[in-house]
Amino acid sequence: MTGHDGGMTGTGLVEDDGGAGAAAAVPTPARPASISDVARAAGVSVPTVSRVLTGAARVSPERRQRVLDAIEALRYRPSATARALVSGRRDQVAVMTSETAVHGYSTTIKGVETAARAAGHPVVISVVESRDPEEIDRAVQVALQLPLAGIVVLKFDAVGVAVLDALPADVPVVAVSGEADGRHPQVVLDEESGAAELVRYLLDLGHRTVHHVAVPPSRAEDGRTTGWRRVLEAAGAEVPPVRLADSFGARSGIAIGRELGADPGVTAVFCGNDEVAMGVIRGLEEAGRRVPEDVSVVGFDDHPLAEVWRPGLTTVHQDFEALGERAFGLLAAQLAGDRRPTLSSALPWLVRRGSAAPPPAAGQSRR
Amino acid sequence: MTGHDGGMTGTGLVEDDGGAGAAAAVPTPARPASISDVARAAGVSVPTVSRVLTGAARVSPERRQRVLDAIEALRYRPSATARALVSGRRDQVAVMTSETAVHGYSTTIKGVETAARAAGHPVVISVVESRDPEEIDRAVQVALQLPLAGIVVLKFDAVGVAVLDALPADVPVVAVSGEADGRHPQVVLDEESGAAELVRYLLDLGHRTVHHVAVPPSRAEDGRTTGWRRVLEAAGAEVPPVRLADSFGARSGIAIGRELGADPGVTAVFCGNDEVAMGVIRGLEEAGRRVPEDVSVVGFDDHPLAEVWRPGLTTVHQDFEALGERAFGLLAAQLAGDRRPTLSSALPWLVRRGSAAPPPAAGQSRR
DNA sequence: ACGCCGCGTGATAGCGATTTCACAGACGCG
DNA sequence: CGCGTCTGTGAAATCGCTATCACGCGGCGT
Repeated sequence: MTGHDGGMTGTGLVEDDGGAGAAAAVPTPARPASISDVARAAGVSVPTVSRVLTGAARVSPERRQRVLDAIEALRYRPSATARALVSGRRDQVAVMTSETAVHGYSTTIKGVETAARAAGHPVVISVVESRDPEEIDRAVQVALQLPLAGIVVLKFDAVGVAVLDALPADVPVVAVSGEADGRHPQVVLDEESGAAELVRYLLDLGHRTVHHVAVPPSRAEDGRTTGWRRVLEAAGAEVPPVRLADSFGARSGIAIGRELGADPGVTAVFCGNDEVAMGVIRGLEEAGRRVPEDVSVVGFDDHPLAEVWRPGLTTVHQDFEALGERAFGLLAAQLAGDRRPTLSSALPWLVRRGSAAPPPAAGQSRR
Repeated sequence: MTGHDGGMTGTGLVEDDGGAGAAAAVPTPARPASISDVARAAGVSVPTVSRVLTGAARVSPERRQRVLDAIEALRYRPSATARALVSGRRDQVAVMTSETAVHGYSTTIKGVETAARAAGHPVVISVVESRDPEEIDRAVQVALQLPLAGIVVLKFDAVGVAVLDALPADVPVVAVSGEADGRHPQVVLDEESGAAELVRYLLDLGHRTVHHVAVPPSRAEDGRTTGWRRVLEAAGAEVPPVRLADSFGARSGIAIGRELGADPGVTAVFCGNDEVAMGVIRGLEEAGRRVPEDVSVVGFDDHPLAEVWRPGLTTVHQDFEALGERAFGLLAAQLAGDRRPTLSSALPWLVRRGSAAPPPAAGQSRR
């Protein structure tokens, strides 16, 4: 354990090792030191070591030092497992999600992780790929066996909703995004306001109406779509049918962009997220329309590449990282005893870049 | 006792299965059922329940069924904690990384998670933000307290290298990417070949040389840079100084793109990753150069947005998800007893899209 | 002086599983 | 019919740690 003892794996070369039985010598008798080893080495009782570890009670300075020295010497590391078992205090935070590599998801997870780490909580990530009840059940089962302090469920989509339903009531849970039912503490970004602001901006630019490409929602109609519809209705503008992208990826926007490009009546498109917006722009250009000269396209989220995109993508910034941090904050509050379901909402903000402009015939009659 | 007492005396002594009625009795102490509760309910001993659970030994069909029923009725779920403590078998897989939201990282993590989940291993994610020895030590300490089966370290950058050094020798570890020292089982993507292919492609297109914008490397010079240099030298082409982007993000490429755009001698740029390439393209266009007419730009990784970008980004596809899956595979092999450090390498492949073309004055004088 | 308090400490009891280990009873075989 | 094997089962030990108790001991109020 002391390292540098010319061990077996010394020089990198793979020793032929033909018969796997050659190196018979059991190389790891070294069970890591346990609390009793420390107690013995320090000449104190086991509970005393524990007291030094947890600070639960006072220990005389002299003994405490002996214990600390022994810990150091033995490279002792308390077992979170044993600790969790006896004290009933579990510290892991599980994030249940259907996606890990998509911007909004990964960034939110990052936020949860950052906040959790700062508070000393390891984060385990549980991916549930589909709404298949069996898969959800399996995932929940696995999660519940873990030494969990609580669970953060990403409810950006329908899978999250189903997971929330499958979770027992006695484990601390925080929902992230989605419809605000009062069933759990929840953090959201006010997508409806963000979308409204965006659509209003487009209308102010002179567009008669705004088309909408939605991403897979977590409920009948998500906040972005509602905000869009609300503003259009309030303005007395026509409300075109919603087009639904079949994923959060850019690819799904391309075909839609081509179709939209074929309709000369389309001058402004509001997409459910930036990736889809990029796909739509691509499709639009393939159809011969220029952005923003012929049609304005706006996204949602403010993806890191949105500002680099040409033209810069006008969008609404959603602070996913802060969202994740707030989610953990709510979990921590619950753990600290606050049992009331809380709703924490934050406002996204409009980011104007180059992809939106007045419609072609700028001074047209507004009817 | 389960003697099927036919009579069923009304609301007999239903222990607690379903007693949805006014069951005024014990208000069900929140503690979840433990194995002894199950044993009692099934009328067998604790070890017997354990045997049913683990399948470690045979149990008579009749008892086994009773146990199964009790488990069902009590909604019993074995505690992974207690299990890990006594058996010494830990099943969590930790992924130690410096980043979670960057394409290559998040996709690799996704691969690890997918494979681990399929094998029944929960994945905990440990982020180490810097090379600060203290932070690394803290992260390692935390990780080692977890009930870990093993650790996957993402060595895409220098932090990963430092983490690998700080890890004790007695925990199963797999390194992902980076320099192939023989110290741990390791999975890599052959970046050098990928880069070589890309640069050769550019040279074949007629470019006299290729400029290079590197991303933060994990060692003195990473495979992409080496491959680039190697091909240039072999072709007797000039080897321009390497420019180093200060992050993996597109933003860092913009300024570099502008500078590059100011130098009329630049006709081809190979970027360390796609995001930086996108930034460089943006910067180049701001400087008045067109891509690919004036200068060709290629990236690396095949980011999901690379194909949507305009022009489509010519790049090298790296299968990060498979990389992560292979990493878990190596870990599983170690867990199964294979102790030899293994190196698993895979080849990335060239993806030709629109961002690379022959240089402007194709048949220009060499002067 | 007496007794009570608070303090540091070590015994002792678990936490919720898995692992011996010992032991009946069924079985096989000379 | 006697004796050695299996088989299924439960009792007891164990994992590494924290919680609870009891105890010896100075200090202090009355």
